[in-house]
Amino acid sequence: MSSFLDPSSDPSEPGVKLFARHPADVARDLIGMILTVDGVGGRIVETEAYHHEDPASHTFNGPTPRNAAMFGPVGRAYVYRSYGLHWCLNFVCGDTPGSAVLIRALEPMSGLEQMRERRGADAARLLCAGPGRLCQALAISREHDEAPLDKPPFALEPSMQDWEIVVGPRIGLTKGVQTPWRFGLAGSKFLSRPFPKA
DNA sequence: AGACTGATATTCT
DNA sequence: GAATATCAGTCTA
Repeated sequence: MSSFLDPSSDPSEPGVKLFARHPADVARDLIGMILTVDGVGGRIVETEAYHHEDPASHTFNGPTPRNAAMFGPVGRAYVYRSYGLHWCLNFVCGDTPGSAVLIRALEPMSGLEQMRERRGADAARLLCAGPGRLCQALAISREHDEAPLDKPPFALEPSMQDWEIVVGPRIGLTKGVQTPWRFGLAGSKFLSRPFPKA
């Protein structure tokens, strides 16, 4: 069992120690961790937090069929379709129901050839730079919705390193723009977009 | 480089 | 009918 899991927690509800906190704290701590799906993945370099009381969150207006996973146990995936065609991967978390962290970009580390097959012959920096690209490269879709993140095909490993983290406004929103809940690995070449200057 | 456009699921008005 | 936690393609410069 991974060290970030609370050994006393119910194994059917994974990741309580990491995920049962405010989504902004979880989003920050996920930067630098290694995510793989069936062995394909890499280092998380960009995340965004969404909270139940945040107007930009899918859960702001309460439960719907789509967002059901976000009202379920923490430590599971929330996968939704974006603009009708892309998939987006979130980690359900929070100290109250209805929060999640959007995984926006990875630094590819393993399974590069599979990523290229799934996406086309992209340069490495474009394989997982953005939530839609990331899901295509890792073959994530509706079937992963509500799947536990500590069991196959998912694997999430903590990093012992101390990263420098950059913070900024979230991308693509019209509501809640001013809430600075986008987090990134400073200096990474694999971000979906650069962070605005301080 | 930046601006515009098409694709189109799900939710909300 | 309109908006959206997006991306790729195609213009214009």
